[in-house]
Amino acid sequence: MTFFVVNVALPVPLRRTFDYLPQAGEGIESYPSGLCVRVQFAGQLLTGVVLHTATHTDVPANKLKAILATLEPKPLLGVEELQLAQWLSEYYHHSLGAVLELFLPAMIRRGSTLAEADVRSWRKVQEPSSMLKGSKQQALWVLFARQPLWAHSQLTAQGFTLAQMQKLQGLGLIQEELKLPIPYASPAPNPALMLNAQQQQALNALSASLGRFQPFLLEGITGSGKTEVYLRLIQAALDKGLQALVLVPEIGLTPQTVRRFQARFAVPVALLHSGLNDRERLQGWRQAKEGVARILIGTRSAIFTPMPELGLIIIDEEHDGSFKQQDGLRYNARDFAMVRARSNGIPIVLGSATPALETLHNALSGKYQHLTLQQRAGGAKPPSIKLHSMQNRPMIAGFSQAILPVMRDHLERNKQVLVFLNRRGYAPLVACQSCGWLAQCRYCDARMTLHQSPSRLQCHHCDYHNPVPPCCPKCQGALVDNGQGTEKVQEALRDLFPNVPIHRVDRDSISGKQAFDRFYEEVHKGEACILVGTQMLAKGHHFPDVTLVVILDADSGLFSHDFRGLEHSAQLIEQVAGRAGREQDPGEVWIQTLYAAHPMLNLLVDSGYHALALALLAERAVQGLPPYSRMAMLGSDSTEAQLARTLLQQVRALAEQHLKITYPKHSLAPVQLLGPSPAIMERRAGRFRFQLQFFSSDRQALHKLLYVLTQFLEAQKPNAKLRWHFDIDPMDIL
DNA sequence: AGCACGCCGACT
DNA sequence: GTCGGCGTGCTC
Repeated sequence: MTFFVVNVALPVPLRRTFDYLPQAGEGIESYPSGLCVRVQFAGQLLTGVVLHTATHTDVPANKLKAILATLEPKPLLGVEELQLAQWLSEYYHHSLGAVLELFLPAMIRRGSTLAEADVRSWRKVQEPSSMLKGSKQQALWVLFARQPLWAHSQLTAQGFTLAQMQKLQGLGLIQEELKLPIPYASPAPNPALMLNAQQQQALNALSASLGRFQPFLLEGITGSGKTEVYLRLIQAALDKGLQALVLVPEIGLTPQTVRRFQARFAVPVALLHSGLNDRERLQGWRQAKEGVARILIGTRSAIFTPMPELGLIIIDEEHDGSFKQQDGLRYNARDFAMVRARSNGIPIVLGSATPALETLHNALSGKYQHLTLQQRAGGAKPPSIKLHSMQNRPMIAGFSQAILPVMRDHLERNKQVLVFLNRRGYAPLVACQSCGWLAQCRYCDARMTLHQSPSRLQCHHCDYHNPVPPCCPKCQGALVDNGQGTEKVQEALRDLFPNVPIHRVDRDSISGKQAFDRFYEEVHKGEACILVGTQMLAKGHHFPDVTLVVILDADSGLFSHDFRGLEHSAQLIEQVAGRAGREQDPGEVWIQTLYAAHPMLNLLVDSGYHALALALLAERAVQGLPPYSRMAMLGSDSTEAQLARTLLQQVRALAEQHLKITYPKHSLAPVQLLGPSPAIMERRAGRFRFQLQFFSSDRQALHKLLYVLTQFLEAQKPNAKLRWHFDIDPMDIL
């Protein structure tokens, strides 16, 4: 037998792969690409992915270890996944092994086999030859007449016992087996809704693209029926025997959304989201990979699920920040979905009422086909939005005095009022009245937020919290709190509207899935009430009886350090405003601001998000900012500020040298550098953070430079105190 | 990133 | 006496 080694990618940050010897007696044909293997690596047991085999290696023979085991006889990843992982690794300058890890469910990474996702189930093996004794047994048998295969848990949930099942097995009627659970399919699908002319037009364009790569922007105002278009398009894909993948924002995957999809189709629908345990995730992954699930709905990481007959990708609320991973491999699921769609030759639909400027730019330039929905379904009128100047106005608990009577009016008409404030807790500031001491986090350059339930000072940037001091720790003076969070607003509203239920919706009040469900059902009874909440309230939920929306702090995003501040602010305002008046009652939106004359805010209110977005794009073009240039960031962080800064200074010097040598004739290098500069919040969780920014209109030049810098950084002595990471196409400048 | 190895402080 | 703190070095 000839000598050969197996080249394996391992889930370590090192940007290289490793050679292993085959298991005793195994030939080259035993190690196809994509096979998952278990190996010993630096004193730990890891799951790696076979890339290829080779008959030569540079690794000295005494260092080579043999593969310990093969996870599944067949490769878990196909050529397509390996190619996509390669692309991700190059584009995001990340280790290939760490990228491949994302394509595998956690249980597999830890060495489990696929079979561990199986559940105990019972299958009908023959028709009854005689009457059954006992009504329970008879009832159990009736179930099998309806459906030949049942999960054990489904049967116990209906009150049947193992003994009864074994009795039927003893009679030779049913048989126990281990099966992958069948994802939910509606036995009697809901009929499709009527489409208006615009929806029909969009659907026609979308359906015509099935079978080839074509990106779309479906820009539809809130309530214009985007979802119905998605559902019809998915049906068209299913009719062609294709699978569909739907990505939704993290807080968008509500039971309501899921029910709407599941109730519509008679085909199996799988879900992948953060609320599942590892076993459930493995099941969903496998159902999609084996083609059992025809529709997969999931959050960001679902984009890595293998789907052999994938024919359509839909990204709902494509502008949403949760599609961008903020640690580890900082990928953008929306952008990666585009790559996947191109490689599969299938259409991809980016849907939003408030598209990201990048997406809008691509639509305007013709790169994406631009479809718009401007009519609200069911003839509902768009809300009237007004800016309410707070200059020289008396305030009560953060509310303008003029707004309270308006709220009262809506409540008296038995309607609901939504109060939006993107700040949780009681008060964002605690200060000493006599010496000016401020409650600051020990580990961050940030103030502590006062919380009431539980009562404590809490940092919103790390998990540090402590009890509220009775008086100033510096001078024993009296402490006062300043500003308002959702807790304080809720408290104030209870005093102002003692007979009206006040529901608070934020990360602190809604813990667990049921909490939101309970709240949702309560509100859907339609009784007059006030909803107070953060962006949890803003996204994707339908509150038919809300007729008044009050936005308390529209100003926070107006003067942001981040050049995307206004864009994100406008998206949020538009999303919140869209909660109002979706039914027959026209909605009303009041935006409290100290800057009622702000031109961009006025543009948003008078002409809508699209008009504002065009104005913001024009600004970006002038400034040469994304989407008119490409951006990348190198971040460093350390417990010692100097270490973090010095590393980036070295990198900058190297970058300048590289650019000078590579482009000697250019008066202006194709990549512009900015920094190193401290992050907006320099110290966070006890670490000092710096960043070096790169701007370029030449993607190749940028990536070539980043590659050179990566080589340098990798060669640095590893230092636990000093960490660095790339962020390609960063979303926010942390 | 882990994890093992190694060399100095406060516990049974 | 040793348990364990985390500095540093390596991973086919």
